[in-house]
Amino acid sequence: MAYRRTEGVEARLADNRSRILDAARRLVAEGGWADTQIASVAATAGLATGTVYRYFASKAELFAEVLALVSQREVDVLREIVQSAASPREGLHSAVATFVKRAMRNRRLAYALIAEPCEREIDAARLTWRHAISEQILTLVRDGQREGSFRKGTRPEIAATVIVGGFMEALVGPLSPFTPEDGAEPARQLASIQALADEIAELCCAAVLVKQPSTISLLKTPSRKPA
Amino acid sequence: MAYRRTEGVEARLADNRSRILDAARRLVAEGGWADTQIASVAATAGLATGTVYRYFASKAELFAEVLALVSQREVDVLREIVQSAASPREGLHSAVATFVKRAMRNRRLAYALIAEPCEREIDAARLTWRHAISEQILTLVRDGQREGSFRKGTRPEIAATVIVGGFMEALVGPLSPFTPEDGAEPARQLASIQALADEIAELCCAAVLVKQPSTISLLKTPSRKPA
DNA sequence: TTAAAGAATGAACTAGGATTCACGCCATGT
DNA sequence: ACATGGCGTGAATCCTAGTTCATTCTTTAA
Repeated sequence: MAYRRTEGVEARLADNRSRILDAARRLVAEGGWADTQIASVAATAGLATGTVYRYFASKAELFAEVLALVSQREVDVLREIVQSAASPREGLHSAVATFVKRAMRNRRLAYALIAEPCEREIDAARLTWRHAISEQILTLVRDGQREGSFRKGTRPEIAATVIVGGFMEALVGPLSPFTPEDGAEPARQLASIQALADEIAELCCAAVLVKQPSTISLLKTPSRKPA
Repeated sequence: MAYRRTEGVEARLADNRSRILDAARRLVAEGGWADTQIASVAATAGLATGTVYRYFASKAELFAEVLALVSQREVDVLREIVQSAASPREGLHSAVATFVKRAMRNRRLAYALIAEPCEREIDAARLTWRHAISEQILTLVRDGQREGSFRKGTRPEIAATVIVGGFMEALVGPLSPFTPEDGAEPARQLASIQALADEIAELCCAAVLVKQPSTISLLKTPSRKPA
């Protein structure tokens, strides 16, 4: 026996790994996928190109993990909202609005993750992520249908997908780096982001809500099946 | 003077050009973008690789044109529906349902055009196309808001985008080549496509319709501005 | 029939970034 | 101190599909 990873080394390795991920994320958040090559990731992380390959089998794998990291955070935020929602309706509105606002707070990164043209393999990883988000929305839709505030005609899976597609697509324009920055003063900018979020969320809610607001649903509520 | 394109040559050239486009479309419709290289397009068209470049400046340009051709057809179909719609509500439902059904009729191609991971440049061309589709939906939304059957709270541009994103995303799953083919007998398949189209269209309509169905809108209708 | 000009060809070239790997350095434990 | 083996390095290699272009084949009009 002559070599065994000690705690210190273990720590350094872990640190390198996360430095690489971090560098990749930062580069994407700045310039998108286009000019984010392994070489520059390595340089940004303060390591040699080859070193990256000691931690990730391929470029695709590295970027898939970046995607996963960032996305997981969003999924977590959504899950939190879904779980603590006062009602499906409120939960859905809040989930969508929150997603939109968070995306707008970090436009460049969000654009890269959601819409920017990119290599096949990265693009493929997006699908998984969207699916995870869709799962959260799906929970809300199911709850809402069970509870009676959402229409029952449509399969919840489909409704969830339409909603996710809807708010994502609505973000593409505003997120696009080609859309000029809103030159207004910060307060106004915030307000307009809030307005956008509300509008999108409202549309998503309307898509699934029962058409007659309160009265009817009140009438119908008591007919719960007795377990 | 010693050479001048005659009609016959002119025709052959045009024919070559369209053969190339056709080959490209066919290959994409069969195997997606992944294995559609210039070389195989040329071979399929019965021409040499280099010949393709006498007609198209680059791969990107060729595929952009393929995209444009196919998409234009869809946009035209939508425009037709939009123009001849009995009402915005009916028009929107019909537009979405028709789009969905047409896509499902040609799954592989639709998947490639809508969702399949592909090269940056092709992907970029998609955005333009989506925008064109969005324009058609936008018209409907504007009409509906003016007429009073659609809610006025949201900017029509945003509503249109959400709708387009919604039905496109809802298609991704069903279109995906990884989703197993529906093994049912043709009649049943058609029925289930019809059902899907209706569900999606219903969701899209609900997103923009005023919440109280008929009565209220009847009350409000007369208040048209006098030119 | 023939010279001039175009069109078609496809093998060779290119680019550009991902990936490799032989080497030197550092950490481990005796 | 030293033998062992992992870690970091980055220039060199590879790869793949798009693109080029010198050459050959066709068409035109005299």
